[in-house]
Formats: sequence, C-alpha cells, structure tokens
Amino acid sequence: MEQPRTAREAATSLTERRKAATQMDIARAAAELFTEKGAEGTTTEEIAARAGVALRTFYRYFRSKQDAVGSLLSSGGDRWRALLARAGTDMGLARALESAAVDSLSGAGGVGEEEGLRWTRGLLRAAQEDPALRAVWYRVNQESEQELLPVITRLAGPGADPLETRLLAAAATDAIRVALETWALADTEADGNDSPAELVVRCLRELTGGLRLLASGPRV
Amino acid sequence: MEQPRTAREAATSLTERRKAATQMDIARAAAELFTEKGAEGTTTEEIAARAGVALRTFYRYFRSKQDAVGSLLSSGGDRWRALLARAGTDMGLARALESAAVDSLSGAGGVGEEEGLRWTRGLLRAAQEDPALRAVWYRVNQESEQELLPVITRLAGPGADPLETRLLAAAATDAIRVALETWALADTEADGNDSPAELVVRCLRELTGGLRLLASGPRV
DNA sequence: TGTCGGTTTGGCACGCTGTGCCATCTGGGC
DNA sequence: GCCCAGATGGCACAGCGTGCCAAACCGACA
Repeated sequence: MEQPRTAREAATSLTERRKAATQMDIARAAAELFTEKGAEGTTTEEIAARAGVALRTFYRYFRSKQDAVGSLLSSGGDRWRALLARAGTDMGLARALESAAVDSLSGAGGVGEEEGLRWTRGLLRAAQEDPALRAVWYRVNQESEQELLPVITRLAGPGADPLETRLLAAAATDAIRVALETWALADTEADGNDSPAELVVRCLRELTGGLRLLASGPRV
Repeated sequence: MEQPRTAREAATSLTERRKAATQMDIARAAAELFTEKGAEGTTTEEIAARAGVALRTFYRYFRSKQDAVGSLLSSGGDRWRALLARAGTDMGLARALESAAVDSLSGAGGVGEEEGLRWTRGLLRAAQEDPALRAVWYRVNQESEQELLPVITRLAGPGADPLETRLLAAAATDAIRVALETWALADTEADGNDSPAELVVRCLRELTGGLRLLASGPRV
C-alpha cells in the first residue's frame, strides 16, 4: 500500500501528489478562514467549499477542523527536530539545540519555512481570542515535546536521568513556543522587533544560562 | 446579584450552596465516567443523568463535557499559586516555589487536596489513550502558566526581564506537570514509588540547579 | 400564610460536528 | 480496452452545544 510497485515511481505517483496537494489546499483554506473569522466562526463546510472538496472528503484528510491547521503550526518544530536528530553528539546539547533552531528558521532547505511562519503568525494572533484554536497550539507543542524526548535522550547520552531529560525537553519546547508567541504578538510591524531566529536564540540562551532568576538568593 | 442582602448570609445562601454542590456533583460524575470509559466514550447525557440534572442544566455549569473535569485538574495548581501569591519576597524565588508546592500538596488547609489528587491520577491515566482528555490537561496547564506569570513577576521584582520571567513561569509549570504525570503513570502501587510532593521537589530542584544537562560541554 | 420578583431548572428545536455506509469515478497495471 | 484498488461524493445518523420559553423554586415582604 505504501510502497510503489516500480522503482521508477519514486515516492510521488500522480495520485500521491494530488493527495498532498489536496491536503495543503484544505490546510490553507482553513488557515485563511480561521484568521478571517476565527475557528469557532467558520464551519467545516466553508473550509471544504473553499478547498474545493466535499465535506465528507475533508474528514478523510483531517479528524476535525482544528486539525486542518495543525500541520501548518507543527511544520517548523518538525524541521527543528529533524535537524536535531541528525546532529552529532560532539558539540554539546546547548549548542546543538541552538544551531538546529537557527538552521530550521533560516530557510536553508527551501522557501517552505517562510510560508509556515506567516501562517503561524496569523493563526497565533487569531488564537488570542479563540479557545479552540489555542487548543490546537497546545496540542502541537505537547506533541513536539513528546517527540523531542528521544532526540534529546540520544544527545544527552545513556547515563542521563530520565526526569532531567524530560524536563529539558519541556523547557526547550517552551523556549521555542515563547519565542514564537512573542514574535507573533509583537506590535505590528513597529521597528525594533526581533526576528523569530533572534528571539529563539535569546530564549534558548536563557535556559543555557540556567534561569538566573532562580539562582538569585533572597532579594536581588 | 453577587452580594447577599444581609450580612448574616455570609457568602453562602442556600441557593449558592446548592449551586456549588451541583457543580461538584457534575464534576465528579464526569470524572467517574471518564476514568471508566474514556471521555470520548461517554455522552454528555450520561454525565447529566448520573449527576441528577437535565442535559440543559449541565451546559449551564460547563461549556463542554471536557470542561466538567477541568476544575478537578486545576484545583491543585490553583492552591499552589494562591500560596505563592501570599509568599514574601524575602526568601528567594526558588525557595518560594518549592515551599508553596510542598504546602499545597500536604493537605494543610483541609482534606480537599487528597481528593483532587485521586481524581488527577485517574484522569491522567485515562488521558493516556484519550486525546480529548489530554486536551483538557494541556489547557489546564497552559492557563496555570498564564496565571502564574504575574505571581512570579511580583516575586522576581520590577527589574526582571519579561522574557526571562515568562520562561521561568513556563518551566515551573512544567516541573509541576512532569512531576504529576510521572507520579500518576508510575507502576501501580509498586514499592519504591515517590509521593507527588517528593517528585515535585525533585523537578523544581532540577530547575533551580540550572538544567545541568545543558551546562555540560562537548561530551560528558 | 399568601403573594410577588428574580433566579434556577427543564424541555424543545435547531444548526453544526464527525462517522458509517454505499454508489460513483478515476488512475494505473495488465 | 479491461479491470481493480483507492479516492471521492452523497446520505443518514448520533452526539454536541445553544437559544428560547415555560414551570418550579427561593427569598423577601406584608
């Protein structure tokens, strides 16, 4: 079912390409409508209509209307983790996290990431007043954290405390999340705004530096 | 509407007590059914029936069936934050976080917290294979983090970097979350299991210690 | 005790969500 | 051209969540 019969088909038969395109059409349609009228304010039928498919087909691609934008929101994190999984264990965890993050944001592999960032910005702004959309963001981050765990475990070596590893995965995910939220909700286009890469680096360095707020004794 | 007419009524007229009792009945009924058959497998009607109210009344107390267990899951965190809000700024952030957590878990104010912990354990186990229930847990933690932010801001003093404060709130919430999840999913009743308080302290100390995994240079 | 105003509750209807089922159409191997 | 697996669309149906109105209830006052 997954493997093409002849090697020549590579990974993209016509059918497969059409399916991928349809999925992307639906995701974009959903993102457009969500940013325009909020997730609660748009019906699944509207998304399906704008994507040019039947309602029933929509539910063959996504389990709910919220799921439709999940892939757009998680693509950046997916790329980050993929880079991290390829990193060597010889440069230290902190450096690996940071360089993978920077690489995943600097459009190294193509132009796809810029589009993902644009959608993320719009969706996070819409999520500001849309509980259903926030729930998607929560889920995406939670899943990202969970998939980050084995990657970090490998980089930390076999002797690391599981609880410590788990907390690190959570904190690292938070750094990315807080950076993206701060960027997405910053005053629109005003000067002095940091790029997502700058913010991500700042957040990760806070962790690397050991959350200095905690280290300070009684009073500053 | 909110204020009782006569001072004697204190904060609990008969009507108010009945409403609080009904809310708790619904929450308990929902928690029971969720742990028995999962959140997706139980209908709102079943919850309402077990709680002894009409379906329509259920929706006057909660916006969705998932919301019904939200209060049970968030009560522990609420207590923690309340204690933290009362803490002085003279003992250092790390110590304040830890002592508030320990106090909130050790049933200082009554017996209510033990019940909350029992429900949390059961619901977290059920959430293991129930996306809808996991979504509630995500939301509760996210809201807890958001409400923790002003509390930590006060304790950190006016000069603290907002981004740093934000990351600390996220990391502290994670510590509590990871500790509770670890406790709830630990092998049932086997010996050697830590109490929630012990796990919370361990997780918070990892943060206080500065996530040593990150500090280690190339290789261990 | 009786009556009155406001609030809570219940019942009903309605639109939206998500899924099972079957008919139809299309791509790709023969 | 033939045929089959898979993709699509249409339909029915249970569940979710809300607006609306009527009945029951509580508390106050005489």
